[in-house]
Amino acid sequence: MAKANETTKTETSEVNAGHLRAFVERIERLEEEKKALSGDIKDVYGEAKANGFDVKIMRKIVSIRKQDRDSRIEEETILDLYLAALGMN
Amino acid sequence: MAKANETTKTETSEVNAGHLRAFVERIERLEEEKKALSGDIKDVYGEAKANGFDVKIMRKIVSIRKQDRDSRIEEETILDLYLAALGMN
Amino acid sequence: MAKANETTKTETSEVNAGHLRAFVERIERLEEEKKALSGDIKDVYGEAKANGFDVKIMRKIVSIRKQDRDSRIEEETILDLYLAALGMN
Amino acid sequence: MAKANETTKTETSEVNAGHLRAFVERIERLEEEKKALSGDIKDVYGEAKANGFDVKIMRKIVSIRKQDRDSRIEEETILDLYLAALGMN
DNA sequence: GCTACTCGGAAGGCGC
DNA sequence: GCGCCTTCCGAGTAGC
Repeated sequence: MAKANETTKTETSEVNAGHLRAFVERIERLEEEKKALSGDIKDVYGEAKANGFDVKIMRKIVSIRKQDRDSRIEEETILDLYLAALGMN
Repeated sequence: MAKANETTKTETSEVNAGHLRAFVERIERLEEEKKALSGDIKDVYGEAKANGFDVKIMRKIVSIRKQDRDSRIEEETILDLYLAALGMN
Repeated sequence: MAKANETTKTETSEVNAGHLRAFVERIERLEEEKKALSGDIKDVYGEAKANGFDVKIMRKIVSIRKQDRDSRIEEETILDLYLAALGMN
Repeated sequence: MAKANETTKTETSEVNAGHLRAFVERIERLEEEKKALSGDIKDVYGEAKANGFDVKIMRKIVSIRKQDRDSRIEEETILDLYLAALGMN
C-alpha cells in the first residue's frame, strides 16, 4: 500500500494528462479534417464559377434544398408528437 | 446552321442542368461529410466527459491552442514580410 | 487655440465616456425589454399548458410556421436572383 | 344527451382549435416584438460604430456589466437565504 | 442530471 | 479594402 500511495497521485495526474492530451488531439485532428472539407467546398464553388455558374444562386439552391430536407424532418417530428399525444405510438 | 440553332439552346440547357446538378451534389456530399465530422467531434467530447473531463474547459483548451497556432502563423507571416522587405527571402 | 487645447483632450474623453455610457445604457434598456418579452412568451406557454395544450407540440407548430415563412422568403429571394441573372428585373 | 354527444366532440375541437390558434398568434406577436428589439439593438451598435466606437469591445462591456448584475443578484439571493435561515427576514 | 433546443457572438465569404 | 450578410461555434435554458 505504501508504495502504491507514493506514486498514485503522480500517476493519476500523468494518466489524466495523457488521456486529456489524447482527447484534445483527436478533436484537433477532426477539426483539421472539417477545415479541409470547407476548403474543398469553396473549391467546388470556384470551379462552378469558372464554368459560368452564379455562385450566389448556387448557394441559395443548396440552402433551399437543405431547408426542404429539414422541413420534412420537422413535419415527421410533429406527426410523431401528435401520434404520441394521442397514444397511437 | 439553322438546324444547329434549333437544338443548341436546349442542348446547352441540358448540359448546364446536368453540370449544375453535379456541382450541387458534390457540394452536398462534402457538407454531409462535414456534418459527420461535427458529430464525431461531439462524440469525442462526450467520451471525454464520460471519463471525467470537463467539456467546457476542454473547449477552452482547444480554442486557446487554436488561437496560439493562429498567432504563430500571424507572427511567421509578419516575419516573412520583414524578411522580404529586407531582400532576405 | 491655446485655450481650446488646454481642455480638448479631457473634454473629448468626457464626451466619449458620456457618449459611450449613453449607448451602453440604451442597449441595456432594449435588452431589458427583450427579456421581458421572453418572460411574456414563457407565460403564454404556461397559460396554454394550464388549458390542457401540449407545450412541446405548440413549440413545434410555432417553429414550423416560422420555417414556412422563411422558406417563402427564401424562394422569393431565389426567384429575384434568377430574374436578375436573366436581366429581367 | 344523444344530441349533445353528437356535437360535443366537434364543438370541443372547434373550441380547442380557436383557443390554440389564439395562443399561437399571441406567441408569434410577442416574437415579432422581440425581433424588432433585436433590430433596434443592432441599430444602436451601428450608430455607436458610426461614432467611432468599437462594437466588439462594447459587446464585451455590456456582457461584463450583465455578469456583474447577475453576480450581485446571486449574492443577494444567497444573503436572503442566510437571513431566512437565521429567521431575520 | 443529462439531453436537446435556442440564442447571442465571432468568423468567413461576397459584393461594392 | 471595407462593410454586409450568412454561417458556425459556444453558452445558457427548458424539458424528460
